Amino acid sequence: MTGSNARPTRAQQRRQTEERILDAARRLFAELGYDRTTIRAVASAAGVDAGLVMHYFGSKDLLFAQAVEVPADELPGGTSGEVAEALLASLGRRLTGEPAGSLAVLRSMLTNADAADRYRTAGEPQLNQLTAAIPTPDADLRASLLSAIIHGVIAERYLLRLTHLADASPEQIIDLLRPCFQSLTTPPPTSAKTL
Amino acid sequence: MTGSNARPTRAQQRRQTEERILDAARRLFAELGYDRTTIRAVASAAGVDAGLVMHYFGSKDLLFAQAVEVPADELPGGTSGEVAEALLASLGRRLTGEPAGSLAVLRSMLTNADAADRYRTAGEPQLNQLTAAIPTPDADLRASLLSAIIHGVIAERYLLRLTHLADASPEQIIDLLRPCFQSLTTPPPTSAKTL
DNA sequence: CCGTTCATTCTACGGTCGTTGACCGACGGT
DNA sequence: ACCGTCGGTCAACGACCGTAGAATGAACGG
Repeated sequence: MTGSNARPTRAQQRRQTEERILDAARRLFAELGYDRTTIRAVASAAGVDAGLVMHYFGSKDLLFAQAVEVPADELPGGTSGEVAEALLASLGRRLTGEPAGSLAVLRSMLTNADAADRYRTAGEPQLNQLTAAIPTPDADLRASLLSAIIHGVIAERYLLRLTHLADASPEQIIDLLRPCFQSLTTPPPTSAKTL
Repeated sequence: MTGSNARPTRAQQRRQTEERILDAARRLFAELGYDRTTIRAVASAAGVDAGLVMHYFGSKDLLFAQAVEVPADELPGGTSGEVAEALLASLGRRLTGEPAGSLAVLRSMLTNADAADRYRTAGEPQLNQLTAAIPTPDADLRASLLSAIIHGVIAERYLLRLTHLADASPEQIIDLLRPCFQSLTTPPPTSAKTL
């Protein structure tokens, strides 16, 4: 038996190359979006030939589909207040580190129908749980607004890199957003009057 | 003098054709984004040859620049509460009708540097006024969050067409967002404790 | 009425893209 | 040691893109 790290077996080599390609694809799709990312660029970033990418993944669409992985982190049920806090925590997690996969979807969803679908179905379970937890007739609209807020913030922080949003700490952002989330997950006090 | 509508003069004809091209460009840029919109498609939609578009506008970039017009509606100064309300009113205006120009910028800004710049500079005056009106040290972050919320909502309503957001009336959306805007433009009560 | 301008079209060039298929050379089972 | 398998490269095709420039013909000014 050869030393375990001296010469990699063929299967190992293949998995390793595939992973290098997927990494490069994730990076480029997140940075440039679907259209501007070229298979040749992915291949070159991974140190291989463009033909190999086709050979392994079949097409650009399939490469994109396999590169973007959506962990879809789940939301615990509970009172509307608890759900708001869980949602804030989920946002906090997404504001630390850079999940290249979901950034790729976010970057591409406005110009690529497939990415748009992926975005929809990825957020759907969260959206449904959210809707179920909000005790008002317009729960679905409220949940959609929360989704819009979350993605707006992430897009401007990571994709557009608006300085004030990019520099802020996740805690700072979450603290400022907490009243928003609470007001959207909570029915209005029975007699509220705008001054 | 020929009848005013019998045979159009050459200048009239030109202005008319240019406007048809710009209309088609606005529609296509808003619908497909910068990359997927082709000069040939714009020309064909306007009923002219692609060469003519080049002849009139010089390049695809210049066509895009001229097609997207940013009215940049101004924000009156005032107390933070008044600014919040003015911002809500501005959002309401943008939620009725479909300003194809700004949708084109919004659709393209994630994949086109020029559109991103245009988006930044278009929102900048509003952002500055907003920052000036918020009486907290983190005013700039708060203003950025408000901007992110606004654009997130518009993007999901008009570009992604999430059903619950697309079907809702502007008033409904604004009413739900009002507490958000108020909490972001207002310093927190001196002793707030999250339960 | 003639020469010019100009709106408009046609054709074509150079480049890039996704994708294909032939080809090469090292690994691995027998 | 042989030979099929398979990771990987190379060259090319067809489509489409942005763009340039010549050609056409009708409107215009003198």
